[in-house]
Amino acid sequence: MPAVSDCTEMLDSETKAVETPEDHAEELRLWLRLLTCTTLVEGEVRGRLRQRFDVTLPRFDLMAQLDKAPDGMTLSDVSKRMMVSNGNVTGLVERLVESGHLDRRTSETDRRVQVIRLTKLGRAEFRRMAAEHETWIADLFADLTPKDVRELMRLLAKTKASAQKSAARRRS
Amino acid sequence: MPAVSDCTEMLDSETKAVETPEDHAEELRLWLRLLTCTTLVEGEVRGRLRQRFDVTLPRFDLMAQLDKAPDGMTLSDVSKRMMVSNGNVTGLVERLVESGHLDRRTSETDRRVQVIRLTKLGRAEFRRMAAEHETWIADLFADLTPKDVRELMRLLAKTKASAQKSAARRRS
DNA sequence: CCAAATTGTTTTAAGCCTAAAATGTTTCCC
DNA sequence: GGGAAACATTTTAGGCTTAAAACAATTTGG
Repeated sequence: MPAVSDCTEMLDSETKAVETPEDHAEELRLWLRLLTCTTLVEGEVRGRLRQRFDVTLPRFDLMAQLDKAPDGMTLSDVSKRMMVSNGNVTGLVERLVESGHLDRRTSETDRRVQVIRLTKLGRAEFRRMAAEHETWIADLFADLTPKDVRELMRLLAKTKASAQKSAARRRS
Repeated sequence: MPAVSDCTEMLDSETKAVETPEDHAEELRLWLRLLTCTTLVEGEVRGRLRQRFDVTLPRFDLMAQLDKAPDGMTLSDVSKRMMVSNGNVTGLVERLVESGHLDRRTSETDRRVQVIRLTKLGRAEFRRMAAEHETWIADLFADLTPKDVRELMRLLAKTKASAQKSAARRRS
């Protein structure tokens, strides 16, 4: 916080500098709107995935990560990328291996590590779903101009950095 | 779609106008970034609520809805506002009634309807949590200027409208 | 008036998700 | 080499979430 703040300050009865309770209503509203947008899109995508392909969103997301990694990923990698807990990934992978979409093997160099890959079936099904998925997203964001999209990308990058910094601050 | 599109078109072998497979990679990236921001903030808030108040995020969210409605809300209202399923609300309410934070009664004019309210305890606890919650949000968004916030609000409003329109299109 | 449609809620079955503890493996470093 | 720390994963317990079906009450239209 800067030494001199724009905010008015006041002195309490014991002459100790105390901040006025700042108004963060705008940030709160922003957060709620962000959440609304995400929930809306997510719900829509979830429903369409289920109806068209009888697949859940988390499974689709996991397969999307693996599609970008032809050599496979460790469970930890997936967990970090998807920003979900380790145990969650364990369960998801279990079901996707069961259904024949994933291949799981223990790393030869480090027996702690499980490496997972899409199977041929898994990759084929994912590609089919992803193509359609992309059109859904395009449709959901259809009213945004290319400029809107660029501007949102920029501002959300800033938002992400801000939130990461705040989270790191707390963890330290 | 406008009669004359900026996109190049081509004719297929049967002379029927066919769109080139359009590139929606930008929208896709935007969606992923939006999701990342939300997941980041949500995870941070979830963790802090648990650590500081031993309360879950869904319970906090439900209480937030009720705090804005002194006369109570029906379960359907809550479900719509929170954009979650009916059954989900039933379970949440059950636990919050159990813990003494909520009061639930059947409407006198329509015996299908359940009206829920915050109890005195529920309201007091919520207010205490909400005050701190607001500072967390402010901190998470601290690097955004007031102008950034305004601009994001505007663009997300547009995003929300676009997504709602798309969802309505599909439902019809 | 009454059957049909609608509305509000709960139940069910299955899956998702988290935090924390437990387990097994590797690395570090003395 | 060997114990401690770090790491990767799984397990556990509890709660959240959804879609769909079931149930109950009200409204609607003949």
